[in-house]
Amino acid sequence: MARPREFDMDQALEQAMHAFWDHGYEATSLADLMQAMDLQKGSIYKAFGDKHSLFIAALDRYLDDLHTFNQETIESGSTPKEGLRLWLNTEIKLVCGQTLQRGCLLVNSLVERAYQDDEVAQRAKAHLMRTHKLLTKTITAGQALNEFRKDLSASELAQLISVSFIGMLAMTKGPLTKSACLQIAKNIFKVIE
Amino acid sequence: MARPREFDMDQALEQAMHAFWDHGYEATSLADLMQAMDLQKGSIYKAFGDKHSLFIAALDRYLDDLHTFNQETIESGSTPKEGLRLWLNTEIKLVCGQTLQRGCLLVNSLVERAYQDDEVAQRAKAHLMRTHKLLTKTITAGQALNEFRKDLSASELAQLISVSFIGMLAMTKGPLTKSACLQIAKNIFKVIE
DNA sequence: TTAGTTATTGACCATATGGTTCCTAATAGG
DNA sequence: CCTATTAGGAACCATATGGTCAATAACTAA
Repeated sequence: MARPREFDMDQALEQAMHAFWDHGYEATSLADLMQAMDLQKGSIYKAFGDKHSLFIAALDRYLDDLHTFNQETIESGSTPKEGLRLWLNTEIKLVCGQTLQRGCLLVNSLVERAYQDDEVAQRAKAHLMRTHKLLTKTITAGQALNEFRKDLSASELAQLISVSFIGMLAMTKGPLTKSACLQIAKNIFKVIE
Repeated sequence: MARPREFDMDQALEQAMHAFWDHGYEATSLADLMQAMDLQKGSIYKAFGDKHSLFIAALDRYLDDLHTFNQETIESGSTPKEGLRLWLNTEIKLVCGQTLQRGCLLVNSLVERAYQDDEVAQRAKAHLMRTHKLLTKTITAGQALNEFRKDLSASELAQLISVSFIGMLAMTKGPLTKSACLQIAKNIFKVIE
C-alpha cells in the first residue's frame, strides 16, 4: 500500500539508546544520533518524533530489557538468596565489563534529567517500584528459608539493596572498579543475612 | 593601580554553583549563568575563564564546603556512631529540605560528566577518597568502643555507607522522600552495628 | 498500469550557543 | 592632573542546534 521502511526500527532505536547511554541526553546531538542510527534527520523525525520522544522511547526499551533481565536472572537461582547473588554479580560484570564506564542508563537519566523532565521521573519511579517489588518478593521467600535476617522487613532489606546498588552504579562512573564492586556486593550479603 | 572589581568573586561563584547544581553542566547556558551571577558575559570570561573552568571552580568550591561540613558534623557527635548518625541525618535534611530535588552536585557531576570529563572524574575520585578516609577513621574509633560490628573491616563498612548514601542521594532526584531517606539511614545503622 | 500512500533525502530555517573583541568607565600611583 | 591598568558592557561572530519541508523514490492494491 505504500513504500516500506528501509531500516529496522528496533535496531535504530537500540543504536539511539547506546548514543544516549554513552553521552547522556543533553550531550547527544542530533548529529550524533544520525551517525549512530545511520539515518537522516528527516527519517528520524518521521519515525520517532523529536529528540525527546526518541529519548523516552530508548529509555523505555532499556527499562523493559532491564526488567526482563532482572526477573529472569533472579528466578534462575537455586534459592532466593542465590538468585539475588547471581543477579548482583551478573549486573556488576555487565556494567563494569565494558571499557567505557557509561554506567546504567536508568541511573544516568534519573540523575541528569528526572528533576527537569517529568516523563523521565515517572518512568524511573515506575521502574524502581517494579524492582522493589521483585526484590521484596524474593527476600520474603528467602526469609522463610532463614536466608536473610528478620529483624528488618523484606521491604526494608530490599530498599537497602536498591540504594546500595544504585550507589554502586553511580560510582562505577568514577573510582569504583569491578573487583571493588564485587567485594561490596559480598559485604551487602553479609550484612543482610 | 587599576579599576577594582565591582562584584564579589566568591558570591558570583556561589551563584554559578547553584545554577549548575540546579540544571547540570550541559543544560546550564551562558545566559543562565549571566542571570544567576548578575554579570555580563565579558565579566564572567575575564574573571573565571570559559564555561568549563567556571564549572570546575564551582565544583571545587562545593567540594571544599562539603568536606568541611562532613568533618565538622561527624566530629561534633558525642561518640563516633553519634557523629555518623548526626552527619547522615543532617545531610538528608539538607538535601531533601528544599522544594527542588536537585540532589548533590558531586553525585550529579559524577554521573553526568565524569566519563567525558577527566577533571571532574579526578575531583570526584579525590573527594570520595577523602570521605572514605574520614568514615574509616570514624568507624575504626567506633569499633574500638564496640559501636560497630567487627566481622567487616572499618574500610568495608565505610564503603558500604558511602555506596548507600550516594545511592540515596541519586534516588532523591526521583521517588525517595525525606522520611524514606531517614528510615533507610536508620536501617543502615542497624545493619552495621 | 496507475493512483494513492508513505519513506527518504537534503536543502533550508530560525534561533541559541559558547566565545571574542572593542570601546568606555573607573581607579591608583606618580 | 595624567597615565597605566583593569573592569564592565554590548555589539558581534561563527557555528551548531533542533526542527521543517518540498521534491523524489518506492511500494501496493485495485
